[in-house]
Amino acid sequence: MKSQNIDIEQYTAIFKALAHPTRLTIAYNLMLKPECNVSRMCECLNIPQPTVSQHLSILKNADVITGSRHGNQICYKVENLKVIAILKQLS
Amino acid sequence: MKSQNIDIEQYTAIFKALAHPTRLTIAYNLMLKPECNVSRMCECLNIPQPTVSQHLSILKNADVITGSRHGNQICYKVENLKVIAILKQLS
DNA sequence: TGACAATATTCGCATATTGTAATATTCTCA
DNA sequence: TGAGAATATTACAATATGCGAATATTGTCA
Repeated sequence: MKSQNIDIEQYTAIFKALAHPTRLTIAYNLMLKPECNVSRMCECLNIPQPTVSQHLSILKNADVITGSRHGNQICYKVENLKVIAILKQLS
Repeated sequence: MKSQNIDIEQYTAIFKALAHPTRLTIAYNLMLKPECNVSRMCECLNIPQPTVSQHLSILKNADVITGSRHGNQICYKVENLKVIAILKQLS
């Protein structure tokens, strides 16, 4: 029952990050569409900005998303290939 | 940012179930190999039987695995196509 | 039926997660 | 430099989760 092939810890962290409706919605849409800044996410999700930022922080710490600052704002996107492979399977 | 296409709640439940090292190990190996009974999992994982049963219960409730009794013992396997699609991406 | 093997359930406690509110940080631009 | 926009961080209460120990359930077979 041992699985030497995959990195259980890394995938556990990824799944934990995705195991929340808001975070899964964010990650899935970032995978589909181009990058997106925080305030736009807040509008679309209708969720307070600090709450969104907290979820983004969790996703970032799990290496699910990456953020890059463009002047005043920060755009997030999904770059991790393992994450993209998973999210593409959702149907 | 709305994603009408996928069932966020269902996938959230699946990811939550997989977001634990023991449960991910169980699910991944059940995907690779044929079905497996509980006592064999306990041996392979070196984890107490009640703990394994608790994890199996969580996986079952999230519709990640299914169990079928064969006489004295219960064999579990992964049948959910959405789950299989995800687990197959792990590398 | 009784003993035993296989599995599930319950309980209590420690820890982790979530959401809200308040506040801090970073950047732009006049 | 100061105001305001965009984003992040912190603190705290409420809830959920994880684990070990004890116990219960289900099935087999003599």
